[in-house]
Amino acid sequence: MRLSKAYIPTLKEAPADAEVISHKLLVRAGCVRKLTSGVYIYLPLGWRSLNKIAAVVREEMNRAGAQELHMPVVQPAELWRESGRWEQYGKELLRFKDRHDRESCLGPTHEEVITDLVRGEVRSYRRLPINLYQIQTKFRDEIRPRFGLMRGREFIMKDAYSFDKDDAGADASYKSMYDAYERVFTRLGLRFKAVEADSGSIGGSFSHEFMVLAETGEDTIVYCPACGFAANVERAPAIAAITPWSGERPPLKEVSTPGTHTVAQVCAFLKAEPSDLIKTMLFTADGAPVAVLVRGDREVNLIKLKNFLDAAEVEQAAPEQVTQWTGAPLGFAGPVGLRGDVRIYADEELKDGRPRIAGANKGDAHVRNLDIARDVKVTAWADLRVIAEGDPCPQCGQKPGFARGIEVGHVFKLGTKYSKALNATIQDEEGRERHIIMGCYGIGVSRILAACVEQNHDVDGIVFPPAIAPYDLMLLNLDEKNAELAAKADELYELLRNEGLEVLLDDREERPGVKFKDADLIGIPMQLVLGTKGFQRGVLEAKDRRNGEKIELPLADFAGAFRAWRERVLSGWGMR
RNA sequence: CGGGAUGUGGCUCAGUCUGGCGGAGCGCAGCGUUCGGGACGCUGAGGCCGGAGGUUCAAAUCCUCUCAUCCCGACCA
Repeated sequence: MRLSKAYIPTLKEAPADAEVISHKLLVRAGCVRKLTSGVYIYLPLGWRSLNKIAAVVREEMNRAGAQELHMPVVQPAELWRESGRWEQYGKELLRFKDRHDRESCLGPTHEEVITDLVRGEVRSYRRLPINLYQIQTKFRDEIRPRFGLMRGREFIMKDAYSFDKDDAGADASYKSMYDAYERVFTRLGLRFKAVEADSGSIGGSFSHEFMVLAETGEDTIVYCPACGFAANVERAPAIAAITPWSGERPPLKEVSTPGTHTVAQVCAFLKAEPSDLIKTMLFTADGAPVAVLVRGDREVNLIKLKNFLDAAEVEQAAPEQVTQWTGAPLGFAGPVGLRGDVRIYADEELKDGRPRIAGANKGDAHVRNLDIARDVKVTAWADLRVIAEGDPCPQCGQKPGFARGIEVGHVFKLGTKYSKALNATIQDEEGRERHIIMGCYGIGVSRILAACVEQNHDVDGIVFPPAIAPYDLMLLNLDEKNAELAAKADELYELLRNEGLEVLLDDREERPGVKFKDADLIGIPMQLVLGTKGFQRGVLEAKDRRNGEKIELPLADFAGAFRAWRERVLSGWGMR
């Protein structure tokens, strides 16, 4: 492609509405433009990269035995009613009516459609296993789209669905997808980690997330170098190292703590450590009031709470509810003296029995010497906190590490959740009717583009891994007005294309500085620079975008020298 | 949905507090000088100051409503 004719609008400045680096750079490099909140136009450059990503995904899906199909974006309400998700899914499901007043929705995911398809066709175990996938635009009306392509409302996703006759088959399908995902992300040149995950609203029995490691990731993962354990912190058990309290247990005592609303304020006022406190967090679980007790230096894990209570919806209580249940202003909630119908759940870690400080359910007051066993009517004990630095590995007890990640893939073993809801059955070897065992597997194709830039950039712009780069190579002609040089550039352009490379030739009548800046910004892995001075000396400059290393290649034996250099650039990426 | 902020040529922003001819830089068009890391000079085009209503002799500026976008908290590829 000739840059003089290409639609690649680069920008010197980042748009005001972009916050994260991938968003800024993808817009500046002319890869994407925002149409409206959470909805993006993929420009030629960005679209090429997305297709590169999709191609790798496709190859690995096909290799794993999955077959590609394409399902509709518009889906009828009846199917969603049948699965129960029309009511359950929430506002992310964009619902609308057509001209006949028929209710429809834009597909946020395709379990309903695929299950409907398969239940109509597949009656026998002999037809299984089957794995079907598509690469397609999804729409989820996110409450708050953000971070550019990272959390859009409209995005491109690869979703695959497996159907098996029994559990062992489903496990094999799961494993096969898991392995395919590892190959996909490895081939794309991403640094990633597969972690155990919560299965969320999609449902099902177990799942793994594939996380691209980046500081700007929305998720935190915990991993153990000793035993290989890796999980999303939402999911990781927090093991309490409990040392039972053997000291005194003085009686409960109320103390005045004017104006201390936060743990930090209480600690400062009473000269205590956060771990000496009990935090009383109030929630509604499917409408019912719930109090959760954790140590002052811990965070309540909402997912664990939700799973433990087996609740459909758990939300932090509104301020009015808090004041109503505690009879006190915000910041003074405690487990003693709560309104009667508030169930109290305590985190395992508090089982050490140590007397602690808690809110008094009274303005400007706390209580000291709170002994949960003695003073509080606990409904149940459970692991309800987020694992934190300093906690042992839940699997082997060694010290785990923590990292931030961007979720780019998620594999679920669904079991029979959808096959039961939609009555998708087969006959087994004995002629018995059985529900099909399902799995589903997603890859955020457009999110990978953003995650890739988050992980691969420098001060000058994007540093695309070869597998994702929109072109293999960029050829800069520094003086387009020099006819001899332009002819040489054309010759090299043809030669490189004949080598099977995708080449972007900067043949614009621009000053060299502009060309260098744009080339670095766009981030194509290999740059060849043809300038007058070098040309006179019979050389051109080759620059590795990843590390900035420049060498000169002789024009005389260009093909050979180029191949050797190209090998080096590519192996540099392979060895990361 | 709560909390915070912002809407002014294509882009980044000043001007708003204290009402009085709509500005700058970049980009764009033309001419000239430049030409290996986002050059310089001159000339020029380009605006319903997000929209509606109000106050006023006079509104980008003050008031009311509304729409949009971004950031912080509950969802997810």
